[in-house]
Amino acid sequence: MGRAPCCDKANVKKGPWAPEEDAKLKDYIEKYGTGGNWIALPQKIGIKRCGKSCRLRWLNYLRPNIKHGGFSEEEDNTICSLYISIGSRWSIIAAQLPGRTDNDIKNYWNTRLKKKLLGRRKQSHGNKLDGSTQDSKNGNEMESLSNSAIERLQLHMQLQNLENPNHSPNLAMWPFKLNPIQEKMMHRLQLLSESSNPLMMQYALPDAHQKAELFRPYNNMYSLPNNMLMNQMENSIDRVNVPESSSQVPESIGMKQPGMEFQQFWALQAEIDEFLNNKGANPIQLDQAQANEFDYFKEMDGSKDMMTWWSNEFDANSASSNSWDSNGVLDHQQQGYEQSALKN
DNA sequence: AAGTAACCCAACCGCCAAGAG
DNA sequence: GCTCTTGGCGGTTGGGTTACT
Repeated sequence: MGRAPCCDKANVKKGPWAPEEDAKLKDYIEKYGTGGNWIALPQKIGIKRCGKSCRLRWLNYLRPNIKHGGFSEEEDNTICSLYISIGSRWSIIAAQLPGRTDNDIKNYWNTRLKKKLLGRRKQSHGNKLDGSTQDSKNGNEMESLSNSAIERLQLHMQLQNLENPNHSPNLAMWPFKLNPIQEKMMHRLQLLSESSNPLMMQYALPDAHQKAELFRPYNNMYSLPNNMLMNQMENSIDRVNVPESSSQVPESIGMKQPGMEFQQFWALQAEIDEFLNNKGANPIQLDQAQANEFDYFKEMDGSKDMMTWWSNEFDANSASSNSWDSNGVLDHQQQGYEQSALKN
């Protein structure tokens, strides 16, 4: 027994909106607002539409200051960096791009940006990441990883390639210890990027300056705490036990953090942590010994700074050749700290 | 010119969380 | 604490358009 439909589907018009419907909806909302009830709105206006459909039409099309198409390079980079960090949280991504809707960004990503970044590969060709060429056991494991996760890792590796075009991706330099499944996936991605990497051709950049320009938006992505703030946060609070009033954290540690709410930030970090730990997506239950073996944090002397780095790694400063070894990471973070300090 | 494939995007669907009663 | 309603979200689809053969 499913839930009751939000409207009488038999008496509701579907499909493209007529100009008259648009005009009625727009006029009404501009005069009276939504009244806090989308479901009742179509009756008040006198149009045969589902309330949810009205809401969608308003938010995605009729609302003032909506931009359609014509995504800038900077918007591309922002979308890409956010997708790598948080996945398909389109509403959050849209919140960082004024005038853009989640639907627009989702469409743009699925139809253009993803292809632009990952290269146009026919799904029927051999380099599809569907596990079809590997042994069946691990094939199932691979399939258990979401497309989003694979895409994010793939993008990550390709961006790594851009920063270190003379070096193949080196798993030994990967900032986290990977479990066997993740390692296998990374090997496959490595083979893929070596065998065909259209991105490398597409984005061959002649000099460091252009690279820095390409990665510039990562430097301050969507008001995420900068390295200095991150270090303070990591030192000040226990990540595992996020305080209930995490929105109060910036004040409590003497920081005034603009932009993203801290609770939201912690939620995103938790998702990335979970992703990197391969919890949930991995059908294999590791026993305690195995779990300990793959406890990334353990290997970092209990520090979780590496996770911070995952989110902020695309700092233009990391274009240096050693950004993938641990010293490079530390240097990188230190640079970020110092730069932030200089700004203050 | 016609047929087909690929692309694009508006709109729909269904799930989930929050809040009201 | 439970149920129901609603808003919000991400995934998916349908159909129009464009590119290719």
